[in-house]
Amino acid sequence: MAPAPSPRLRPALLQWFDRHQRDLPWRRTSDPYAIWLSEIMLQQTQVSTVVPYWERFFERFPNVRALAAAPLDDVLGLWRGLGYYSRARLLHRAAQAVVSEHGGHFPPTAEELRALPGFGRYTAGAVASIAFEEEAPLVDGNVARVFSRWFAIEGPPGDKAREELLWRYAEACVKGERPGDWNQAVMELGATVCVKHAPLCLLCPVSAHCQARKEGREHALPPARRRAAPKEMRLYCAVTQKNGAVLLGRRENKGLFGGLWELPSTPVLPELSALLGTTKKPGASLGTVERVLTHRKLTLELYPLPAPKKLPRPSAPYAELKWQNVEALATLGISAAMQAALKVALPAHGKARR
DNA sequence: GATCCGTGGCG
DNA sequence: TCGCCAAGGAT
Repeated sequence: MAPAPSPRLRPALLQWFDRHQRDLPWRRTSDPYAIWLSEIMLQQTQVSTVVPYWERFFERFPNVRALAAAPLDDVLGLWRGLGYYSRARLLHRAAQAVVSEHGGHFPPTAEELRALPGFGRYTAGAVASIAFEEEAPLVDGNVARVFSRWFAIEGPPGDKAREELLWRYAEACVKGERPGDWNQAVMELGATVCVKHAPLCLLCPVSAHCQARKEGREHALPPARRRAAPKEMRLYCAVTQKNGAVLLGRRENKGLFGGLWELPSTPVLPELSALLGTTKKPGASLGTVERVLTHRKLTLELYPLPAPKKLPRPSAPYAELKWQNVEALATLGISAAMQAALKVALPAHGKARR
């Protein structure tokens, strides 16, 4: 078991949290649905990005039953631009499981929540502690950074022994009054004071308890992780129009951009015509759009193709091919990368919307 | 268990 | 410009 922190740490941090926490919409409620939605959106995503998405989503789907009853297409339409789209698909599946298996009510323990789609160790602990006041530990990027400084924990992010140690500290620390606020307070400190670069130790309410600061190593902990360079990926996209509509494909519900709509695309240019069920050849390139994803440097190259007389049956990676009205492009589930490509492909449309 | 999965902000 | 990063989970 990890050594217990100083008994003065908890009240000092909670008092700071009470005074300095940011006013966020999901902090004005104890509704587990609202809190869960925020936790999924916040995965690998900054608060300022999430707020408008959360508000739109919560207004459209105000409870778990409304979400469960919605078509996945509508869910992805509201998620568009937020990234990591499997989160939205799992969110939808979890909502349906809550309705079908739990009568529309979230189970109140981390252990039970963990069985739902999209609930990992972190999210289960977050919802259990914040919505249900269970003394459930959690470790996210903020907690890992804060703890690595408080307790001078060595090792790079991803190191297995380090991760386990962090969870043991989290378990030891969360026990006591207000476990949900405690977890949020540690994350809030990490997000606003104990930041990666240039931590604001002079503003920190618990700097006296920080081992890294005692040793003058707050800038050195935690060590940076190494990342592999993104791999290049080039996709050739078909720009095909007919009567004010654009031919789009909806990807299968897996992998990159799973479930989203896009210009039919293939990594092999000569296969583009077959994808649309035509023997006509693409015209001259209309241009390219580049986007850097976590593991890929994505290049989309746009080619005009004449409309086929009849749409073929969709083939992998597409589950559906459909003529979509240009107006629908504003709300369909479309990745940010493909939205940028569509602006190039349909400049008149892009200008009309501005 | 290593890899995959988006996006926008920032130094 | 560019690498790094942010309230992770699934496979």
